[in-house]
Amino acid sequence: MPAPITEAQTRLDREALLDTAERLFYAHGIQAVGMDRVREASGLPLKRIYRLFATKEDLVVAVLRRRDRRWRASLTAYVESVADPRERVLAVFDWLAAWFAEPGFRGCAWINAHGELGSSSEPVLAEVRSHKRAFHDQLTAWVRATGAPVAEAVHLLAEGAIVTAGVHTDPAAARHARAAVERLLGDRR
Amino acid sequence: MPAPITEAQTRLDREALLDTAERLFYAHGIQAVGMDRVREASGLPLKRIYRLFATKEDLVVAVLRRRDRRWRASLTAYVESVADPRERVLAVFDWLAAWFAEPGFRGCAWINAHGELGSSSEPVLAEVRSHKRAFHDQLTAWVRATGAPVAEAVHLLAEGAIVTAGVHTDPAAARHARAAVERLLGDRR
DNA sequence: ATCGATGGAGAACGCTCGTTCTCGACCTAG
DNA sequence: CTAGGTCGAGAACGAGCGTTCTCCATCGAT
Repeated sequence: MPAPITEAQTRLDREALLDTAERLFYAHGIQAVGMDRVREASGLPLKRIYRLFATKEDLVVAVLRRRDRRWRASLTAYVESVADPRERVLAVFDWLAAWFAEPGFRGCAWINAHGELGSSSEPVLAEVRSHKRAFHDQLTAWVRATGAPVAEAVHLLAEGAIVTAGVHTDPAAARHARAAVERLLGDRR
Repeated sequence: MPAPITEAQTRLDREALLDTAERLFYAHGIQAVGMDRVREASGLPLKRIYRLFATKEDLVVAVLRRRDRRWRASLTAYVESVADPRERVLAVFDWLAAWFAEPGFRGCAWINAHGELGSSSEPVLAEVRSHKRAFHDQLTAWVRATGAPVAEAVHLLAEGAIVTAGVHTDPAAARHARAAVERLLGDRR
């Protein structure tokens, strides 16, 4: 075999491609970013891109999946560094507040993808639902540990804060949600 | 002047066009529905469509604006038919539950539009924000009438229920939100 | 009856998209 | 050194988009 294509290089290119695609898709929307724009920004030849991901849809799903892994890992690391169960739940909303305040914050990537492709791409829809369910389950476990039967309420407050912050590009929603959760968990202590 | 084009006919065509466009945009997404599909489904010549709305963007904004008027009017009529302030706020979530259970429910049209066009169309973004702000303000007024300082919490619960029901096509979110609001407003009575 | 403006039907335009193909350069195995 | 496979660069393709234009039938005013 003549020209080499190491497996290590493949992994590197794959990650670089996902980095580029995630940044562009999140900033401008998925449908608004063509594959040629991804090629230009990533520096990878179109041919290689299509060998890494057979279709744009595959690329989109891979972007969402990796982002889900990282997003939830970051949240979990932050939240579980807190010991007290009640404070843990409140820490979720501190983490959300920091996320909303990041430069370039443009709402929830999964909600945005759902609005764009939820009705035309089954794999994307499945990925969105999978992410939302995982977030719900993770959050529910933390809330249950406090003993208060308010898991669904806390989850809806979190989702409401995420979508509201996204639409108005305003981190205030995280503060409001946090205050409501404090009330639900009981004011004392 | 030879051929007639009455103002009454213009209004009729306009409404029929908005009906068709709203139905198609909501069911399949805005970007997924071309103007030719709108023409075919509405039965109106393309020429007339473009005389009624100079661009697709104008049509989209008009669809969202009329839907906003109807959506909030329907909500208000339902809620204000209830006398007691506390029951009024709970009625919001009964109305949401009925909406979520409608056949063809595919989430919040404004959140979906935001995901599709929020980063590429300033007029659409403005329309989405206007709708969300109006809903927030209306809801806040109803909650304030109960005397409980939980307006922001109730609003976030409503938004969370809307987005969650949209993603999972599951009306259960309305029940969970309603239960949380009952708790926030005080269990007694 | 004739003229001229208008409206409808749909072709056409220019562009962009996702995806594939062409082709020349290069590298390695023999 | 040669041969053959692979790769990168970018052209090409077919489809679909939003929008505009062409053309003819139609109708009111004269």
